[in-house]
Amino acid sequence: MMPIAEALAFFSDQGEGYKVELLKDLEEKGEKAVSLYQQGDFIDLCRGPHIPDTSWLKSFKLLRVAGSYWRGDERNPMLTRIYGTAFSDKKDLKKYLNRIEEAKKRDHRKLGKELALFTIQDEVGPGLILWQPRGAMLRKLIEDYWKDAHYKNGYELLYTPHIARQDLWKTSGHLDFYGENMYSAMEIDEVAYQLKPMNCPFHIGVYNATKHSYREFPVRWCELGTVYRYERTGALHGLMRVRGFTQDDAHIFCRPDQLEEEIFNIIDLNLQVLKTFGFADYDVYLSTRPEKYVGSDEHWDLSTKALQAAMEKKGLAYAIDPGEGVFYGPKIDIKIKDQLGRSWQCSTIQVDFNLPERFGMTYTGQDGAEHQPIMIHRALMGSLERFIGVLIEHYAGAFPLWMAPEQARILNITDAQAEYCSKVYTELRQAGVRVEQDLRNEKLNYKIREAQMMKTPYMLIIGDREMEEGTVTVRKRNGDNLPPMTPQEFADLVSKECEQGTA
RNA sequence: GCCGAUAUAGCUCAGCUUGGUAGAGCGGCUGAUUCGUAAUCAGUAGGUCUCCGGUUCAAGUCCGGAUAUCGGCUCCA
Repeated sequence: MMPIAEALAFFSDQGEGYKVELLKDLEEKGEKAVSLYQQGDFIDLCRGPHIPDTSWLKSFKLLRVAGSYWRGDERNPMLTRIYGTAFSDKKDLKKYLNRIEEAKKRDHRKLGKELALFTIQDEVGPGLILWQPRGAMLRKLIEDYWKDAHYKNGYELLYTPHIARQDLWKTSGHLDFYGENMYSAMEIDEVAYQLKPMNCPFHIGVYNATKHSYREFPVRWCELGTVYRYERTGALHGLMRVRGFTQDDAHIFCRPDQLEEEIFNIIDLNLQVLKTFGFADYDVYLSTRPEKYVGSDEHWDLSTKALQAAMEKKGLAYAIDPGEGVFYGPKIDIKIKDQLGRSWQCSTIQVDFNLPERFGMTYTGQDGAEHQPIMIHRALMGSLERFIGVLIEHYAGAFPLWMAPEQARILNITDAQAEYCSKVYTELRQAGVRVEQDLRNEKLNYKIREAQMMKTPYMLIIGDREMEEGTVTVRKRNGDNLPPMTPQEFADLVSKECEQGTA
């Protein structure tokens, strides 16, 4: 330990400006003394202690270097940060490095290419996704499930355009508060239009198209809405961070007395959706008022409390993310971790007292007077792109049967069975199985290997035996075989397994 | 956007240090083979070496710039 004044002198003698700055801050906070640690000739400021001595660090490896802003603020100069890791013995270090290697194999960008799910091309532009047939099928299956779940939970579906007059974005406040994330205007018949970064103003447009009564609340409108946001080049990352993405958006309009229950319902549906996709490990945050905001403090308080109350009723553990709310209201965020341990925000639930005001939304109350509805924005998967990215890594590309783009592949042993295979193929397609056939003149081993690498859940092997008996032999992707069965029996097995998956 | 790195055939990569007009494996195509649970054999096509400029008799290779990607930072669904 060293008194701060002494430490200040010590580090300024050495020309360590950043250390001096830290010390001055500590002094202001009322610290009297700081701890220093020494290793050979090297003496540094450190709160410590981390380990008894450096003999604990027998095995270490430097992993990467990266630039990093002084104190994490991009207005500050950039320092060079060196990442390293250390273990008490070599085996542990090796184990750790292997785990990183394994995680890299599950990287959605690598799997996306290998499994032919999606592609991003320079000619099209950075951060813009082209869905290949298999990825498009995966997405369709997710969308179908989503629409069904929303219908069952009292939502109605909307469709809205991709651009709107600039005036709309002025009214909504997006131009003022979100303008730096929006693409510049285009002119159509001398009127400025802009690409949408959010869907909310359109849903409000639908609301304002008709008169509303308190009796019809809550109104729940959902849309798979594709939005475009400017992201700085360095921020783009595969499917996780893109410039054009589709939100599984919804807006709920309700009375103040319904707010808490609606939020509770949303959380309930949210957790149900995450569970369907096999996510049990996520972090929940409550984000409070940011620096740039609209609306009264009273409204912020009220809605923050409603969010908190609903989470507590649901027994959901959460952390508070101070100042991370959107400009129009506080929010609940759920973040899911990817294979490399990076967490990605997916679900978000936001209360909004602002847009109803800006767009003059009203409903007729029991008292016959006009009132302003409360608006809730929410997305459960967040964006389909990001969610699918996380999903690919979560399952390492081996999707559960119900969302596998290709559920089964027919493999013939020789050309002699080709005709029978095509019959089975047609029969299974008619029965709703997502089946492909590989009738190439290749050895069975070769075809199995390919089907296996594409993580196809079932391989249907057909040789002379099966052809004579009118059956298929089913090989699972884990290598197990099921007893021979008829194509119809296989189709039943598939639909039963799918039902269990989404139940 | 910032710091650092990378960019060669559809994919994965070698060639660059020491300038002399491009290589492999897989995949594609053609042919042979007709085979029972993770790669049959042979032949063949395929590249303005990301783009723009500079140095040089000569640039995939050296230099500068742009773009994109990767690892971080910042920001975010």
